[in-house]
Amino acid sequence: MTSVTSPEPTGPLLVRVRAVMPALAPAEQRVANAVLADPSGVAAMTISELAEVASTSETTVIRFCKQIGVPGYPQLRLQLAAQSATENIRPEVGGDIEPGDSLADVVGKVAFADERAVRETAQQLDVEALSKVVAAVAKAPRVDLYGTAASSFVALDLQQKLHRIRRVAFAWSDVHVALTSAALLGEGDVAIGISHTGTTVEVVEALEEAAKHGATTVAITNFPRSPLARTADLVLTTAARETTYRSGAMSSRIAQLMVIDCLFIGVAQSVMPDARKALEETAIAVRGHRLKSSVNDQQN
Amino acid sequence: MTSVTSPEPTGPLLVRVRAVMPALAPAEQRVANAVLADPSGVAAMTISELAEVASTSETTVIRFCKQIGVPGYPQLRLQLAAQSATENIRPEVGGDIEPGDSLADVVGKVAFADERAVRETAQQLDVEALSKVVAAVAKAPRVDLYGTAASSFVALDLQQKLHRIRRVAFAWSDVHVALTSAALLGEGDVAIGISHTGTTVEVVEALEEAAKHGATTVAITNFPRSPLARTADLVLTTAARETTYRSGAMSSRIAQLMVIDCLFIGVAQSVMPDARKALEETAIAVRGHRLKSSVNDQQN
DNA sequence: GCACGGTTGTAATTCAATTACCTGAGGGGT
DNA sequence: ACCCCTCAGGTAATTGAATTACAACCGTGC
Repeated sequence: MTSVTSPEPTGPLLVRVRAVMPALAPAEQRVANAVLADPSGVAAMTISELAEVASTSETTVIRFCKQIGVPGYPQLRLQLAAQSATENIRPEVGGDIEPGDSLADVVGKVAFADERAVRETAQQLDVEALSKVVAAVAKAPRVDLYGTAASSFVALDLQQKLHRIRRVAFAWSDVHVALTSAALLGEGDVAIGISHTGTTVEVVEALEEAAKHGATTVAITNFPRSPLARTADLVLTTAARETTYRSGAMSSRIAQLMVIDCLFIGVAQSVMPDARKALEETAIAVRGHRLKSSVNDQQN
Repeated sequence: MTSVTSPEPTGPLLVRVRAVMPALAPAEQRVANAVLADPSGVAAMTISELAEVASTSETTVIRFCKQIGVPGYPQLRLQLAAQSATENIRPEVGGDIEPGDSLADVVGKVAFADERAVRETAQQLDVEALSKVVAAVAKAPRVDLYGTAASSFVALDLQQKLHRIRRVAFAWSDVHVALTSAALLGEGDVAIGISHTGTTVEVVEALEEAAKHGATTVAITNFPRSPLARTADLVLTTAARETTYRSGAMSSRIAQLMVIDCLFIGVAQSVMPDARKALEETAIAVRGHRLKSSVNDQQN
């Protein structure tokens, strides 16, 4: 129902490149890889040189520029130069986790990847879209959340948070139940689908069903061109880079959680006269389950 | 007709421009002024536009480039872009979220808090203790995970991850079930209790029960002096600072996830000849549930 | 097997950047 | 005062990069 989200995401260039990658044609992906492999190097190349490096034609390079929302090649060079200039300030701990890494290495790499996922997600997050989602959720009689596997925990987390501020929300991970639930939604309700790749059939189907019944649909995914994103009225993109070894949905999940936290706080702010107070009250409810010896009084 | 000017100065571009200024011809000085006045603006101009702004010709602009030691105009643009990008690096955000904050503020603050939680948790994480936990989990016939509310999702996440590498793990959030399960543990088994405050009765009790039956007990908590930490054989501490407004277990949960990711990878490394391969295989299992349009093949 | 949509490259074209060359203004030296 | 030399500054031609128009190609579904 709501306005179609802008086709071109904003935010740091390289983040955007990674996000659009899967939706690109093979030759364009070669260009993308060349750019990601050596951003500052590419900034120094002419279009013909880059075409050469990516074993393709100048035309494809131009097309690649348009795909990632840059009007022309010179502009790409500029942005690349600007970007890599800022990158070099804080060095990358970089590299994927190797089988032989020590535990200390693992901790360092995981922490770095998570930090980066959070930072980049925040940078590129479409606040406009987020505020539309907040508004929709705030006045929705009911909110459905769809997610499978690791994303199901994210859905559950949001469900629980929304409950704490008296919003009606349901997190479904079972396909059939999710579809039935989606069919019961109506105008004004909100359906949120969560999937890192944006290609999980179950989630896409549930969201389609929800849309069919007039609900506002929201996608939380890493890939703005994915089927899930195309299905949704509003898209919130994360910016995580999963690698094979840590494929178990690690930083992607962290990024998703950050997004839903922002969403939650936004809703809390707009729904409650003083959300702080409401949260304190629910905290009091679980106080009986706390042991002494800690000044702190928050949950879990 | 080159090398007329003295020693080629190096260093930041704009500094160089200022330094050479007095030695320039009037028309070139006008160019220099335009550049100094709006570096990033100039980076966006073509040579003709800059010539226009400096009320001179393209030729003079080129001459200016050579004067300051830059081979051509495109290179000047690149350096200008890079330079001005480094100038404005984001300031620290800090502070708790206020009821009146805009969504953009919220996003910035949440991201900052999460980043910090991850960084600080990694810094203070006891790798020695972690490696003991890894060893225990790696050879445990069975692993029990206890967590309530938000921490229960963390427990579920770890359960699911361990399953993917064929470790037997159970996440319990129901008090009674957790206690019964704990009572069935034995020597060699591992029980992990997750609680931000470390004061959740249910989790502490379950861990005590597990200890009574000879299991190795592990606490994941923010507070090393908490009841939970005192109960456990091994303690992994997080370093999140929750505040009232964002009390819904936000960065604490992120920090916990980071810890369990490290734990998981450690276990994966020590258990499997090649964990990477095993993970790829499980990824293939869900491939049928993926839609096309994505070259990418990771889960959720 | 054929039509279609999407991908890619070739060739033509446009436009930015660079160079070659010209003009005119000052500034001695005779 | 005149001439010549130098050098700032610009015009116009040239080069080469970037872009667009178009055509060939390939897999896919009917």
